Formats: sequence, C-alpha cells, structure tokens
Amino acid sequence: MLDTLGELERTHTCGELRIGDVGQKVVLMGWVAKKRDFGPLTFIDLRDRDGITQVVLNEADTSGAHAKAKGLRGEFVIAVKGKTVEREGTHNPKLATGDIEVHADEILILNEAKVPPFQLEVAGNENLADESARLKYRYLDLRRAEMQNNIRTRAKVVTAIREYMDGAGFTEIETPILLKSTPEGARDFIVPSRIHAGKFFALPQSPQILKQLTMIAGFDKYYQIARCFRDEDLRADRQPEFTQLDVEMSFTNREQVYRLMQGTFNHVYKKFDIELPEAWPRMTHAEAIRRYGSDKPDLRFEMELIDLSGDLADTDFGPFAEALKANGTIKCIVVKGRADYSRKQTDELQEFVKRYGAGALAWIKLGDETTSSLLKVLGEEKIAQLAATAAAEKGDAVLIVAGRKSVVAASLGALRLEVAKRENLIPENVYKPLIVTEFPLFEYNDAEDHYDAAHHPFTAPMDEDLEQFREAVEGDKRELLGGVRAKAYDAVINGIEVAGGSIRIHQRDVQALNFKAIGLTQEKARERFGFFLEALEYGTPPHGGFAAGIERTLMALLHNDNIRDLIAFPKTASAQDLMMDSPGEVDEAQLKELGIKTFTRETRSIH
RNA sequence: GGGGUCGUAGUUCAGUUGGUUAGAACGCCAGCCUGUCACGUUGGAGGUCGCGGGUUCGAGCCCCGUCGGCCCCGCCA
Repeated sequence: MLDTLGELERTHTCGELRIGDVGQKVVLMGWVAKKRDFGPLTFIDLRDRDGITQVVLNEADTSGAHAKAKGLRGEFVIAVKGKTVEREGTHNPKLATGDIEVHADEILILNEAKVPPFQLEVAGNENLADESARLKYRYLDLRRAEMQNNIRTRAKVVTAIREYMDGAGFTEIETPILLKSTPEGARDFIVPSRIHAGKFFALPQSPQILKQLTMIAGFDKYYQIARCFRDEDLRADRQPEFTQLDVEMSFTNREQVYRLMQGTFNHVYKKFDIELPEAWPRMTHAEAIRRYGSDKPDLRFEMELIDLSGDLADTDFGPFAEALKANGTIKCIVVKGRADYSRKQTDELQEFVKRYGAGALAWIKLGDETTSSLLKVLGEEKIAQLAATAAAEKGDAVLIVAGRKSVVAASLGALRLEVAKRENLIPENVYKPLIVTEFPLFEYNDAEDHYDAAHHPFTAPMDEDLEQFREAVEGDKRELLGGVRAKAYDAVINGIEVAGGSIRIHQRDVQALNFKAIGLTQEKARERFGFFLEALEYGTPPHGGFAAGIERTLMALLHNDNIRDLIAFPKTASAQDLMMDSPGEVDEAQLKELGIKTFTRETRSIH
C-alpha cells in the first residue's frame, strides 16, 4: 500500500543542503538512485532535479523507517522526513551535499517503479545504454544528471536571449506554424486540412518571409524563438524540427547586425562565465575556403591548407596536370610529427577523403628518410621543394589532394578536422568565435546546370558587385554569377555554424535581377510569393537580420556533438520518435475526410 | 538515393578456423553485514544470438535478403 503525500511539503531539494544546515529538520522528496544496505544500517542516495543527498536509516534510532527502507528499490519515489547532520564517517567530495546526510525518522513511499530497462547511474558514458533504448524510454534518460543539465542549460540560453533582445528594444512576434508550401529550399512538411480537403498547409522551414513582412509592417526590430521544420535527411547536428532565434531589423547595415549577433552570443556565454571577445575576428568566405577548406572553420587549431599548385605548374604527372588544366588545384595539410603514419593509416585517410570526391590522397613523410607516394613520379628534388613550400619539418607528414577546387577544399577541410580529432589537437574548453563574411550570392548547381540562390532569393548583393551582377544577368554572362558576393554572413564558434543571415533586397529592380539569375520568370515568382513581392512595393525599409540555431549554440557551448542530447524529445536519424512510435498511421475515415489517398512504398513508384 | 558500422542476458560487451552445455561485468532476486557512497560478501534466476531464408552432418560465426540504431556523402542554412 502506497503512502499519500497529504499536506506534506518539501523543505529542500536534494542538491541544496550544506554544512550550515546541520541541525535542521527537513523534508526531501525524490527518486531512489541507490541503496546500500548494511543490515541494521541503510544508506539511500535520494535524487531529484537538483542533485543527490544521502539519507541514513539506523535500526537503533528509528526501527519503523529502517524496516520500511528494506522494501525500497531503484527509482521508487519517496518522501523523507529527518534531520540534517554532519557526516560521521568520511565526507564525500563528489557530492555537493557530501558534507551532510539526512537521518530519516520517517519514509513515505509515494510510488513504486519497475526495474528500469537500462541503468540510469553508470560510471562513464561509454557504458551508457544504446541510444535507441534511451530514446524509447526518454523520460528515464532525461532523469540523468547530464540530460537534466543539457535541457536546463537550454532553458537558460533561451532566457538569456529573450533578456538581451528585450533589452535591445526588439519585439517578440509569433508567426504562423501553418503556412503555405514554397517549392524552393528544403522539402516541406505538409499538413492537410479538413475544411479545404485536398489542399495543404506547410510547416515553416523558417519564418524568413514573415519576419521580412514585420519590417514592412513597421515593427523595426523583430525577434522570435521559432520552431522550424525541414523534411530532409538527418545528421548528428540536424533534426526535422529545431529551434532558431530569428531576428530582423530595419534601417540597418551589416556592421550593425554583426554587433547584434556578437552581443547576443556574448551575453548568452557570459551567463556561463565565458568571455568572448567584444568584436569577433572576421574572415571572408573566400579566405575561409582558401585557408581552411570550410565556410565554418574551427580556429581552435592551426593546420591550414597550403597551395602547392605553383610548385607543380609544370608537372607532367597525370592526375596533377589534369587538375591544374581544368582550373583545379593541388593543396595539402601538414600533420606535425606523424612521419610515422603507417601504410594502413594513410590508406584509411585516403578512404576518408574519397567520400568527398577526392581521387586519391598523396603523401610525403619526412622521417629519417623522406618517403612519398609521389617519389617515383616527381623525383626527390620536387618532393623536397613541396615539403619546403608546405613548411613541413623533419618528422612531419604532408597529405596532398588534387582536383576540382570545391573537391580539394571539401576533402582537405574535412581531413583537417579528422586528423585533428585523431591526433588530439583540439584544446578543450576553448571557444573560438568567428564571423564569416561575403558569402557568394549564387551557387552553381551541377546536376541541373544553373545557378541557385546560395542563401535565399531575397539576399542582397554587395554594392561593389552590383555592376557585375547586372552584366551577368542583362548581358547574359551567366558564368559571372559565381563571382557575385552577397551581404550574407555566418557566425561560427569552434567550427559550428551557430548563426547566419543577410541584408535583404528592398528594391524591386534588384529583386527582379535576382529572380532572373536563378531562372525564375516573372509569372513563376508571382505565383510563388506574389503577396510578398506586392508587399515590397508598399514602402519597404532597408532591412536585414540573422537566425541563430539554438541547438547548435548549445552544441558549441557544451562541446556536445549530438543534437539529440539537447532536445527533450528528439527523433532518430531516420526521423522517427521511438517513444511515441511516430509517425504513425491514421484512420481511413480521417483520410477520407481530408480527401487523401495513400500509397505504400511498393506502389508509390508505379503511379 | 548511396556508402560505412553496429545488432549476443535487463544493460555494456567477449565469443578462436563453423563443433558438443553461449560467457564476463553491471543490473535483478534472496541471505549475511553498523559508515558506505562504483559498499563488501554468499547463493540464485535470466538467452528466439534483431528477423527471414540458404549452405552444411552441424551456424552466434559463412552466404542472400530484410528490419532497426549510429555516422558520413547526396540533400538541407
């Protein structure tokens, strides 16, 4: 028979009591984390959201409570009435409450619990249960201190953001979750409507257009903690639904947005006693790609990419010569002190870069003797020259990739991170923020042989590139589009893209150019976002803003590389919820009402 | 859409070249124990080796398919 709570109120949490509380009568409530039974003496680790307090039951003092404790099992929910005393034996420095313990004279069993499907308290994360078990029993996983900390840190971050935005004069405005599908960008989640059977709403990929409309509406400074939805494949840092700080302001320029982005992050980080520089370092997109092979460089370590194409301009080695002839490049990174890389290891690294489209990974090892996969084709002298250009020293390994510029950047950029992880080159508890500027306005789409908007189609070009932009579109020199830079920027911390944004186009003729560049006809554009184009014609102020990923901000802050750990109820890599078992089927009647027929996986391709 | 990797007790894992009764630790259950905090100690229970098919005298191990977790490419700011 369970006890009832009645009028009993708890006096403290399980993480609160200190040596100064000795002598106090207290009431604690929580879960049984652990029981250590010595016969006449029993210890219980009582856990709640705040920590763990040791409860002691001595048969000699309170035989009733002691006897009752015999029946306690892990995760039972209990209330304990007792007295705070200084520990008799050794204090426990691992617990915040480790100097005291509570001598219980009464225990109430408020609820029992089945044996959990996995152990909540285990030493070391490597012994933690498989993630699918943790996801199925998410409510149990969330009881663990680490997860409690993650979720509560998240709340603290969001609170800090609201505090800062409010202080800076921004108005929080909610925008609809039920929107209209727009064909470009990510795939939409669509929502049927009974009232409009056969028609669909779409969930927002982001409130982009709506936040621009708040500028046209004259709110001047808008922000929102907005849920975003994208029906795309997942990654360790991507979930189908995630949360953004969405910000937009009027009468602004890039410098003002940079200051606001920095200010926001600096304010948030300060809550965790982390000082970021008031003005973050900056780097253009082109420089980031050139030096780090990435538009979100991790600046916690060096190992920059070095260009070897100058030294190899006259080479007749097939793969290199072809790469250079096709306007490609040859670059390398230097791994300090790893001339001892084995054949197996370089093979592994070669397999790694091949994922990014690299044909091969060439290497030079400056050991006691210099060895190289290129020795036969280039000769000793050239090898020595390349090593010198790379500034490699005795004992180092040089890893080289040749090919298209984008492939060399992607593969070496990724290799740089991979090697840094393997070699433990990334310092812990260091935060290296960066603002990446001047992103390209357009991205060449290989598969369809045309240019897409790199950010979104309302991003303004840089004033300096407006001329070239006009020429590219009106003079029909499409190849010039690749060189047009945008007033677009990202905020990066430790190689994680935590925010991104742009100054928007507010002039009709530039917007028209932009649509033409990406092959969107007047009619198509009107069809897709006519309401927005119309709005632009009623006095749109110059405006711009950014969006910051809440989960990514937390990943950077907590040095966590799994986005699921930062969302209370996340989905798996295949976009399922293992706890609710969603998505699920619905009744035939429901579908009928909505005017929807479904097809199975097998019949879908036949239609 | 493609690639990699994992799937054995409640959990984390081991399991030789295919060989007889599939192991360990933690957890769980029962006993003992008055200062533990990864308590100790004695004993015990617990297995559709993800699922289906195949090869074989014999499959946890080999082959084919399939399902699921994780990671990556494509995709996605």
